[in-house]
Amino acid sequence: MAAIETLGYHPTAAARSLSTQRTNTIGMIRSEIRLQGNLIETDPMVLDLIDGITSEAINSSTGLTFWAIPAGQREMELYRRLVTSRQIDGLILFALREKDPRVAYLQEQDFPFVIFGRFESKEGDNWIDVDGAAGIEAAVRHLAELGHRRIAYLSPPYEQYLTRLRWQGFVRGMEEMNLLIDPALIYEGDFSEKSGQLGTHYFLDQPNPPTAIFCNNDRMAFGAMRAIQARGLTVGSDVSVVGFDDIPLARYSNPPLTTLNQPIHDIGKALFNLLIKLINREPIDLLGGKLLKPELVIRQSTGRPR
Amino acid sequence: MAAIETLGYHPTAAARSLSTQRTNTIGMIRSEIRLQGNLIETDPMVLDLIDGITSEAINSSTGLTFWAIPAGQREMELYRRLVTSRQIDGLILFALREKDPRVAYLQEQDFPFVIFGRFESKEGDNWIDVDGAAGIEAAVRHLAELGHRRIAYLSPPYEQYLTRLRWQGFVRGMEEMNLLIDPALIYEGDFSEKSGQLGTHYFLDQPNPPTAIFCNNDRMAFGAMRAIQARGLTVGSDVSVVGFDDIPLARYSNPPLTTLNQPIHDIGKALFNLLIKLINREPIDLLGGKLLKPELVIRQSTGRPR
DNA sequence: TTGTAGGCGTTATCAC
DNA sequence: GTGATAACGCCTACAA
Repeated sequence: MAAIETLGYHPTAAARSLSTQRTNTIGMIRSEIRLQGNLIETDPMVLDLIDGITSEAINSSTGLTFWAIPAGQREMELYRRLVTSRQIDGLILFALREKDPRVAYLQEQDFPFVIFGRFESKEGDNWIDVDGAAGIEAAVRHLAELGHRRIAYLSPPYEQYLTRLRWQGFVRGMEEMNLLIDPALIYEGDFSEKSGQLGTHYFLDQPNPPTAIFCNNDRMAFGAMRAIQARGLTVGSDVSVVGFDDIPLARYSNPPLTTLNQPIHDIGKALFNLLIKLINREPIDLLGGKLLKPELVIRQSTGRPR
Repeated sequence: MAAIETLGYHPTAAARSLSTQRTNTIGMIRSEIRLQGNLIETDPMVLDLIDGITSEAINSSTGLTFWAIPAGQREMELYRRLVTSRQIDGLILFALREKDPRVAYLQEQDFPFVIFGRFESKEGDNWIDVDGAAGIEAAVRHLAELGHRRIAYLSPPYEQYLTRLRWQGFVRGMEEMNLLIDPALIYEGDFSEKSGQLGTHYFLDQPNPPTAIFCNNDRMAFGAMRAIQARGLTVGSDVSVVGFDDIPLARYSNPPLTTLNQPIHDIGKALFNLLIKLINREPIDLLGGKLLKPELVIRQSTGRPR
């Protein structure tokens, strides 16, 4: 021990993991998405997730390794390589798509992974999600109670799995408040500010425009507010806007954004702990995943319609 | 080869790195900072950096591993462990502090690393930085030309190395435009929106308040705008605000933020390529690092004073 | 308690 | 070229 101290000895990680079959590293892969040739930047929400995961991981001296790869052919190759070369002990997935091949592959390989979000097979116990549908329902109720009757829906990309779940919440909320869903007030966004702007201009160009817009993330909501203001309208009185995520900036926008809060930082921590249990083949106490309620944070971007 | 294909064989990463002494992984460590017990979230700028690094790293199938650790004692232990256990091939440093012990240690160990930013010993060739001082000088010139004479300075934390460099730019700009620096119009921020708010309220409470505020990042600028608006004042006419970074949200704030653009994504790519050269002991063509000019993006948060 | 052999899965070397 | 063999540095098990 004294010798270790004086020589500053540390076991070589590679040798150790060759022997123990553990790397003390978990992985996360960002699927790069391009729209019209433009790379969509990573959602700020992911940064919170990283913060949460890593701040928990340090306690077990585990690192989080990151890759970015365009979705598609090469993406699955990367997953395959990481799994078969045992470069990491487990994976954290997010932004699942419909019929996501990654889940099927990892299940088939019995490779430890957790999901931020849910997936088709509800029986898994390896996910943590926010109940987006319930959140959206609450948001619609809030808007309806303010007097809004024409509420537009700025959707996530249709390819994402959560899109279906969230849509159910919107439908439920609208039905509950006896409001009609106008197909002209639905727009598919891509989570970027730009698409929030485009969608909002589209909505406001309708013969019968909405008085409120629900946006499926805060970035699109920022774009929506910008588009509203560009037309000389006032956010919160002429058109109300609701976001989703409650990223740190949401309270500093003008006006401050009414949005659904997800405790991303804590979710990151929980996902990490869950993954470690899976890696260690320890029993998981939560059955069928874990569903958190998002909280509607009412700020000044919503108000009574004129 | 046929057998490899049919069996789906992939070399084991650990065995390979034990033999080759390469891990095909580079590292990045976030120093967690707490202020009054609150964890300061990572700056959104870092996300762009990660995006840039990883989108380049994928070409050489290299991963980026992340750790988060409170600055201080344990931090150096982590660096030591990573270096001596050869868990990574190289490191990317950012947000250097005055007399940063990390640089000294890595140099002493002859461990490959690159810096986003600069450090005291200018002779190194392992850094890429944006010339913040020149940018701030340009921002001050812009404000002075609009007619501002009382310009406040929302500083980065004093412990950071770049603070000194940026301050020089401010002084230079003020002198150049024959403006006086009022010690009452200087405030030390911590890069968070909150500190932008606090600093701005402090400025506006002065007997002789400023007509313009230069903020050393966009997040603080958002906080500043919020504080100005909370007092019923108008950003851009009553008080002008300039930021630094040009994060994606800067153009979507209200009003859109005048700020200094740093091509973070490209810097991330360049840092990665530089680090790989260092790891391979290849010759570096740039001598004494690389300094990029930030670009002043003029939007609506700056205007003529009343 | 201390010491030693075998194995983890590669890469590199050296005969052939 | 092809095939055996020695590192790479740790962990585990078994012997002394």
